[in-house]
Amino acid sequence: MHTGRISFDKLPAMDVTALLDGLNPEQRDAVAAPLNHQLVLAGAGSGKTRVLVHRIAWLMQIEHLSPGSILAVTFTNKASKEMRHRIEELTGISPKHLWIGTFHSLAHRLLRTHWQQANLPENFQVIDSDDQLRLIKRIVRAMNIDETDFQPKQAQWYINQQKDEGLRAKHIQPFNDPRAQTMVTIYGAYEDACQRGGMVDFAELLLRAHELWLNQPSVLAQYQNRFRYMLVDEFQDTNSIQYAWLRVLAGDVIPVMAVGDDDQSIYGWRGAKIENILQFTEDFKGAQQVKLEQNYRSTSNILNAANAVIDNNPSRLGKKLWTEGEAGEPISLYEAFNEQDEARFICEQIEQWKIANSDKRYEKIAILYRSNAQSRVLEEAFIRAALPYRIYGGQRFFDRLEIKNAMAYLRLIQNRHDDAALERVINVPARAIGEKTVQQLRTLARENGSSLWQAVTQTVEHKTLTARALTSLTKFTQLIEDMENTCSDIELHEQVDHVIQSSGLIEHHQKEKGEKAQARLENLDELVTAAKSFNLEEAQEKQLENAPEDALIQSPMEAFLDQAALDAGDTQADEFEDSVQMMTLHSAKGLEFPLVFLAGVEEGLFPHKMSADDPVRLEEERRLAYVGITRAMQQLVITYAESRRLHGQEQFNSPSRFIREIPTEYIQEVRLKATIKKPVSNFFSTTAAKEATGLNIGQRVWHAKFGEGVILDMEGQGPQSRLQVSFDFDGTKWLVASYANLKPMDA
DNA sequence: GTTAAGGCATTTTTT
DNA sequence: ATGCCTTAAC
Repeated sequence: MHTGRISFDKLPAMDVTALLDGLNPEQRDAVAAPLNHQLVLAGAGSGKTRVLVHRIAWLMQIEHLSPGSILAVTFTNKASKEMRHRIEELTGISPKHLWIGTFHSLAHRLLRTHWQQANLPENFQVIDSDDQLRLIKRIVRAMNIDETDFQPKQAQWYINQQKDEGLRAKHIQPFNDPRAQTMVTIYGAYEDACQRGGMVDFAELLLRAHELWLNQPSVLAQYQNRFRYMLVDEFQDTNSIQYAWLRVLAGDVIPVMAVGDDDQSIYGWRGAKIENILQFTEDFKGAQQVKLEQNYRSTSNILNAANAVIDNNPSRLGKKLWTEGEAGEPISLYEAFNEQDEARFICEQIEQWKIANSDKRYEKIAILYRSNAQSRVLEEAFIRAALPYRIYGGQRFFDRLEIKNAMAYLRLIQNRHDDAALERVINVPARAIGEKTVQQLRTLARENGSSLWQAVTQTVEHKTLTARALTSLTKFTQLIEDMENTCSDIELHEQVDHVIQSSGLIEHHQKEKGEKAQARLENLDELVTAAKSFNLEEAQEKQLENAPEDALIQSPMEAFLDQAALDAGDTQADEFEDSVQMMTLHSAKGLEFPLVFLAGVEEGLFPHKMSADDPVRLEEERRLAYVGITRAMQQLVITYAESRRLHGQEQFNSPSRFIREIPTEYIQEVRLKATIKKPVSNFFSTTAAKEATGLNIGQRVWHAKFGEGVILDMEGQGPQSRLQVSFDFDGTKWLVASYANLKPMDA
């Protein structure tokens, strides 16, 4: 409904054309659509975020929806922040009252507000997957279940998977499957433990929020009444419970705009349901569909390559990227001798690029790879070449051991019944409360259905342990009580500082040796700094005065703990130094770079061997290739290695099928100048053996006794030639060629 | 309560 | 090759 001309009382004036200016016809369709359901299929680089931001501006300024009546969901905190920022930039309206957040943060907000209706304690704690795993580990042990058979990791995976599907332990009927029965038992015990300790894991946030809708019609009605429009970004990444939550909330009353790209769905392995896109058009009747196919990022050579690759996926909704821009350079393809050579080549290319573009920054360059293990060799080569680099991913700040320990003390001050926190720090630093004592506490807690803290106090009162243990336990409880007392009336960062000091964590890490210790101490300092700047944000927020009905009454510490659990923060420091960006293909989604290297594009590595024989997973690998290719704006360089050392084993992979799927007209092979490709000794020693045997390194062969294998190396000459073969089942062996009688195999 | 030695797996990651 | 984790020994 276009509401025509209405006075823009408080909102800055902006007319219709300004919001649609610079948008292409499809983007305009999406932005200016009536308030009905909409599915926007947005190809890579097609201005997806732009459409979302303009759409929200349109809703506020043209449709006159109040910011508080618009809900926008993203998948990462980073994306939320970006959207807020761009909305403010475009409209000048403070995005304060917009409900923009991740599924998890929105669910969390609901549960904090409606904790009673959700059957949670008011001070419930969000636990991360690390805490979750520890808790499951304890449960599995306490239940005397064989840990080798039921690994906590698997149980964790199982539980999260069930929750993602909206299933509680009581819903699951394992019938005669004993394994499933045990899993369900573990799941049920885990649920009880969480409920007792007021702990909520990530999947639980979503599940509870969903159940809140189902069990509390009045709460649901309240929000259905409040929201006039909802938007979902990265829709292809929604899992079942997220979709269900959204669908129930929307009901028949709230129009939804889903934005996504089926070709960029790369998180199926963690529960994302690409099918939700199809489901959407069925469940949200009359949804208008818009395809954004014009690309503003890459050259047409790059786009054509991407289109050709993704075209090999049979089950697609179908999209074809195009550009008004130039063809650009062909895609470079380099066959490296091994992974060292590959890394060296990339360094050389970057050095040349820098000579030709001395005014441009290194951060315009990205190296993308399938798995993190590949970064090591690249890193070494970069250090040798003295090129600046930054590796994305890896451990996040709040995931670090020392930070988690410090946070556990803070959590314990906040909530004595947080068993996960107590277990973590009761003997860190060591205070003579050993495994045996803790075990007894656990037993006692289980018998009473109480928390560990209660077990500790009870033990101390009744003196049911050795005098030695009792002294230690008393000291510990005293420590925590003292901490709370001291912290009750000081600033947040002072609280953090005090806890770090008085807990003995500083001394604990000082005693550690090696470089790590120093880094840990620095991180603890950094935590105080983080608390300081958090204080600032809090203060600012208070000044702005949130709408009262949204206000959550939380102490700064509570808010700080929540943020630490839900927003792991930016990955690493050093982000200010201009450097080449190295990351996995997964973390590259949503980013773009003028120059992109795709490294290790080999069968077995990419597509990964774990996915190679499952058509569904293979399609996802191909989508990953599509994501990788479309990150490049001007120049794409693909490299692969003839041989690669991985997990201490030499491997001979053939070039990835994804390379073959790119039409040769878009590719230019790069040969190195006069550089010697292979180490000389190896080259000569293998030549004679090759002639004598008629076989080649990397070739697959068959042996009468050992079966199939791959030739890794050869040496010697004539009948004396020896071959090193890695057999699929019998390991690696050296064989004399004239006796081995190896038969070459195809493929 | 701390350290050394052996076993074992080893894609991708956000919340 | 490496790192993580459990177990065994100081």
